[in-house]
Amino acid sequence: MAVTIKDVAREANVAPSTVSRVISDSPRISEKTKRKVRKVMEEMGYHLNHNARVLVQKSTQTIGIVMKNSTSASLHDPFFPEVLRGISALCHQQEYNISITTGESEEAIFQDVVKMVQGKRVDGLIVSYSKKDDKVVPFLVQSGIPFVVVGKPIGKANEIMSVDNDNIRAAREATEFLIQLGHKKVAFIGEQPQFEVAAARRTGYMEALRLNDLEIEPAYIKSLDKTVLMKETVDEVMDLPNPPTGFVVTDDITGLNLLLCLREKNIKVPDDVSIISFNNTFIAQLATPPLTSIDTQIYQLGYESAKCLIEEIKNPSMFKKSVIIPTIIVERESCMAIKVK
Amino acid sequence: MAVTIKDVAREANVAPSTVSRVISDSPRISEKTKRKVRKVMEEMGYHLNHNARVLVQKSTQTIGIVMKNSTSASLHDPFFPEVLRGISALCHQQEYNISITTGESEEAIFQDVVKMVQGKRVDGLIVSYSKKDDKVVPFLVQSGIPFVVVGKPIGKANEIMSVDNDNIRAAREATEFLIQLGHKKVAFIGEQPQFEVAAARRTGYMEALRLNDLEIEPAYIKSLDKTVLMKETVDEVMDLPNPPTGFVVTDDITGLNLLLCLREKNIKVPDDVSIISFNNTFIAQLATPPLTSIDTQIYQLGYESAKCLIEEIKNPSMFKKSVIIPTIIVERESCMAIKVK
DNA sequence: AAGGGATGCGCAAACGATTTCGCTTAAAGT
DNA sequence: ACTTTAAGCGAAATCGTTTGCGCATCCCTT
Repeated sequence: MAVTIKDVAREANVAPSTVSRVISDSPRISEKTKRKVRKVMEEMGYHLNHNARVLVQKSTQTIGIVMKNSTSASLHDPFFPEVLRGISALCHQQEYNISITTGESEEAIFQDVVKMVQGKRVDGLIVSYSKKDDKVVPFLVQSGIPFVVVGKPIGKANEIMSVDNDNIRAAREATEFLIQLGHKKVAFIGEQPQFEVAAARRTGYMEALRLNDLEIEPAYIKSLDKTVLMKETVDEVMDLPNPPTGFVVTDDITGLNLLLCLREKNIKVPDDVSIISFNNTFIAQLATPPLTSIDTQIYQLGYESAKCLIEEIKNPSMFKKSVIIPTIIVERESCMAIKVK
Repeated sequence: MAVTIKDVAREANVAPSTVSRVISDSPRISEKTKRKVRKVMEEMGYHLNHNARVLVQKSTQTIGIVMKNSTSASLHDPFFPEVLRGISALCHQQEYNISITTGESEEAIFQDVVKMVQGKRVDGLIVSYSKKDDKVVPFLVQSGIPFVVVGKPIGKANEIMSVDNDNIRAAREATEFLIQLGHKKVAFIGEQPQFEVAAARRTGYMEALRLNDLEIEPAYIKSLDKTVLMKETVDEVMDLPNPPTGFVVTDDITGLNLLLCLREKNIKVPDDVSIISFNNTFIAQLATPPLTSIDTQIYQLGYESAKCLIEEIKNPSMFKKSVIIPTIIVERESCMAIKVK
């Protein structure tokens, strides 16, 4: 049995309440008593029981992180680890703890979330994705618990805090980057558009084409899901009578994958086709050739979201702010000006 | 104020204790009462307060995961996310929660761990690395809390549960794989040898050389740390008068990195030099060329470690078991038989 | 009809903190 | 010298559960 506040109190000849006040360094206790009590705590090896405190204070000092299906994507993509890193950094600094969902299916994850909030295990949550028809966010808004989503929330944005990039713009810039290099036929490969990021980037891509008076070629626009192999979609696009010379892809992994598929077809990057990807995770620079990538500052995304969340937890504000993290194009070697023939 | 067990009790005309027993589905309560109580719980929207339960039961149903410095390595390397995935899978199945450390320096992480165990926030821990002179493991053994380390623990192994690969052997096999292909000059690049994995793999590498009557060339053995650039070490090795034709590297990232550096020097893989790496994370197959890699079954590593831990938590055994996860060479395109001249 | 299990629930004491009041005691004001 | 006032601390309630023990009630025995 561990030593409790009462044991300390007895040993120090004070009341438990006094010990408690010493712990929280209350100004109502004299320095003398504090010293005495602290000494006893030290001697007895006292340690605060977190749960007991939580029970009465009703604040867990813990935030929950909900990821998307860990099986498929979340933990394979360096994205999640990186936002986690950002979140983690802030949490540590603010002395908050992190608890993550363990579910693998959407439903299981949802149940995890329910348990977290109903069981009062967390003070707030960060939802690391934004997806159409997802039950998590609606549940959270109606539960009233503070939370923030990384990405642009679907629906009534002013009731939901969020931290996001301006993905439409970023995608537009990425596409225009290729256009500026002389590419007139640029393709787009993204995640399924249920994910808001993918959708936004796709519209940014189309916007760029439109603004530059380029035709939007539906055959150039592909979205990936687990069922369809990258190789097939690359084949489909590159075997077109009039294949693209540039690709905008929504993440670095897809970029690597594309690189690989093109290599199999003996298509050279950047000589034959250029590639620009998103996220600028560490693998972008490790690719051969290193990928030009839009840095979405994932770490910051995580850091800021934790910051917003904890602010909100500490004093719930009327208005739910949303912050936009800027993006930067990081040029490497996967893009090349189109050759004039 | 949320609805408590007492509210339910009042509404259902039973005692709080009865409600509690209904929750745990005790056989001492009649089906009739159970139905009645459950109905009331449903109607009132009752949800168990996790902390209150923890306080009395003394079991948090939560395990802590300690990672190595998140800043530098942990979350950049797909290794950690992947073991997390394995851990997560088992935890979900066993209804355990996961809480991760947030510290970034070794010292901060240590403090996190102390808080977790002293504050009774977790029932057990998984230490996702094994490093020399680390304070975490010693602290855990003397605290008496159940824990398991992923990797081979330093020191008295029979007091510590662990889940690991046979890294010496795996490295020997990897090296011999190259030797079998005719390579006589094979180099080794690994993490700093404070990390047990790196050390083990290095000795496996040397063992292979010895067993095959090959000279151990110190200039071929390199270890990486943050301060030294990959490029430099590659230069050092390849600019040797008698450069190696094969590389054993201790992880896929280093493999990618090596690939990149070689490309800069216009050295072709696998034509000029062969590479075999460790872990077989997803990036191994996305490399150009795809890397031949030793699959260490990271997911299993995580899964098994969680399994051991939870078993131990449920009934602490006298002897601390340690399990070895087999490794498999996954051949891809980064190795080639040496050309006979 | 009395004794003897089962069976079904309730009482009340934990669990380890925090916190609201109120009680001393001593210093200060008049 | 007597009231005020503030400083320093303690008593006890509280947070929401679980659980050991005990008390009825009911059905069987004999």
